[in-house]
Amino acid sequence: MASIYDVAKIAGVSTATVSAVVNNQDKVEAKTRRRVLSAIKKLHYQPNLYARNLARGSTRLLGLIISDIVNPFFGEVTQAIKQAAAARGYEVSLSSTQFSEQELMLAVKRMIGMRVAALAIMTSEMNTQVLEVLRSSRTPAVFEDVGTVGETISNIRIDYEGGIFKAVKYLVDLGHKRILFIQTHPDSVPEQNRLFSINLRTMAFQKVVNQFKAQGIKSEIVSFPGPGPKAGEQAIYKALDHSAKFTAVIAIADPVALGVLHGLHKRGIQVPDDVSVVGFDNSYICEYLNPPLTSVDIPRGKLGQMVADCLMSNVEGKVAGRELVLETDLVLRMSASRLIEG
Amino acid sequence: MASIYDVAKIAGVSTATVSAVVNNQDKVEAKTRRRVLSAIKKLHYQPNLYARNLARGSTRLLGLIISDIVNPFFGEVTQAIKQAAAARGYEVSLSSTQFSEQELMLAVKRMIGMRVAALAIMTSEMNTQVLEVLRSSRTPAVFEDVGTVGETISNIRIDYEGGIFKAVKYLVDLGHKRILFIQTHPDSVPEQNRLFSINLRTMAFQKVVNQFKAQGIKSEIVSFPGPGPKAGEQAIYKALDHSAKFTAVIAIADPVALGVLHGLHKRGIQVPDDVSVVGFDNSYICEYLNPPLTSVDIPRGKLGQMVADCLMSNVEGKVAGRELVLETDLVLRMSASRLIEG
DNA sequence: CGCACGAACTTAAGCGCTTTAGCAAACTCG
DNA sequence: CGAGTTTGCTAAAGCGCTTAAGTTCGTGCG
Repeated sequence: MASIYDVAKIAGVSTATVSAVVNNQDKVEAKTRRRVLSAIKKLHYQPNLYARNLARGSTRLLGLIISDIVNPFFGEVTQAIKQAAAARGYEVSLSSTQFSEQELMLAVKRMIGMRVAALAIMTSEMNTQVLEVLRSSRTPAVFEDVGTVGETISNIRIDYEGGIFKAVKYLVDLGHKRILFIQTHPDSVPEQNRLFSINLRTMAFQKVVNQFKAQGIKSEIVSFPGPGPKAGEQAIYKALDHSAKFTAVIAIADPVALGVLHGLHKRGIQVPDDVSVVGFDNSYICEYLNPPLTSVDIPRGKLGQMVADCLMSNVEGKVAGRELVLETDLVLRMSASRLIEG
Repeated sequence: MASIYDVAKIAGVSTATVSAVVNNQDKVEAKTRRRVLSAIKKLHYQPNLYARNLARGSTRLLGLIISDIVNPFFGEVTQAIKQAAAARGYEVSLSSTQFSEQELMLAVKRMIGMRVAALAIMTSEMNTQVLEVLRSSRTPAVFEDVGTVGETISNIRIDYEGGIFKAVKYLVDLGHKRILFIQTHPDSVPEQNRLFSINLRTMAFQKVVNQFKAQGIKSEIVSFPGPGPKAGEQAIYKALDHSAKFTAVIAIADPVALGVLHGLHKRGIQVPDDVSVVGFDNSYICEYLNPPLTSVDIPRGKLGQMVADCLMSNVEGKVAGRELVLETDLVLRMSASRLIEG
């Protein structure tokens, strides 16, 4: 593959001039520029990015690590971040861990190896080694929900509690007294790490229902291992078979709600007439389900913006690690309704 | 950030030795290795990947470009390719174009700049410039459905016709006589490029229904611009309002089918009693819809495997560009049923 | 004992860019 | 017209690795 030297030779100039042309610097005479460009075309020259980044010594690259590339929610967040980054002249490099801690560590090291300007980690899995590697590399980072902020580490806290409060209040106002929370977790996330992120929604639910205890609201949490819909379906069966009666369900994520809806339907239970269901994330499919799914919304656009803002300000050294809060909201659709006393 | 020199100095060895340790070569004495490793730990050394790749002169990197990161189907294909690549010691770098040709060109150039060993392009959009850049860079490439194979360019043809034939035959056997095909397209793909990939499904449908004309089967194609579900919903309204009566619908992709299902439901039309619906891609959500969606399956696992195989054999120079065919199948669920004469 | 040989390192060139300092020629202007 | 400035270019160092070739040293063997 042609190098900058080949181009320089053909064009009869120095490599510095070629470099100037390639990088759109204006100190090159039009005539010379033309010669260089035609040499580039002739040789099908494409600059070697490794050489370029090595020489530059810094990159305009943001790293983004997510858990699950199949989940559309992450896709939407990724897009939002990309956009916000592009607006500032940055690119983003994406990596997905598929919930594996090993993969996460590899991804983080790869990102550091690429000398990303900053790194966003939005995964369910997490551990202290990763945190340590990150801290010691002094790469500015932003997490979703990891809790500890540091000198170079920011955190975006999603206000699950707010969203869940709205959901529970809504259900209570509709007359529901027994609310089920359905939690699932990928098999690969070990117990002791659950406190990172994946359990936050569950904890928020517990906190919220405690506030409603005085009003006689009962709650239960059912858990099942596995990926989204499948686990949701199994979990609702488990609840149906073993739990006290309930009239409303909140699922930890939309794909889980999908499974719940499916399981209820299979058992001949009507939604929302017999049981109300509320999802989480407000994926774009919610609107198109039957019945359309009421869901707690996490504004991805704002999240992407926040992540990008956070990364950029960290890069520019404006702020040390800090914590931002992202509000959530409840989007009402058809999957929850007033309880008919029976 | 610490470089290999810093490590070498601290450990009291040369950079070559550090390099040997980092790359797990075995010609290093255990004692020396330990010294180096402790220096690495002390300095939190992470090798600079740009320097490494530049020095190596070749990468074990596959590029993958997709159109839509939000579509779970692409996510699944990505995973499959990643796995197949990992098994051969390759990593994959992902880029999404969001259906923009400009983005596609940038992505391709970026990939060439990264000197990927091979590049897979699975996008709806495509044009001759991109093809030209690719060919002249001599990067081995594999396309989904681009048609022209070249010296370094392979093609995986997905047998849409086979799948659609199965779908149409199935519907005909159920007694349907008027079949509607619903096509959508992202606004950003210009007309003259539609022959790449995005229109192949539609063309396959036309071909198939022609074979059934003798049996008195009628068909129509309705098109609407926009993203998945939204366009699907609008398209079905358009059909309902303006088209001849139909009893069965085939949608060009599952998200589109989602919109169709939704639109029909809103208009009070029962699926499958009044109208049968068949989707395309067999996304994992199909199973969980209400009713569960009968869909044409594209085996992602096999596709990922094929792509990886193809890339690898191109890299190894075993084969010049070639064309492989991926069979499709019909997965039966509940969204299509026997037509009740009325 | 002297020599060849392999093991364990080191030296240093080179990967393909960017960028700083420097330089010649062409301008400006009092 | 000459000193200073600007313009447009080149030379070459340096980014942080890998690796081929070279060096040193301990061993085995005739």
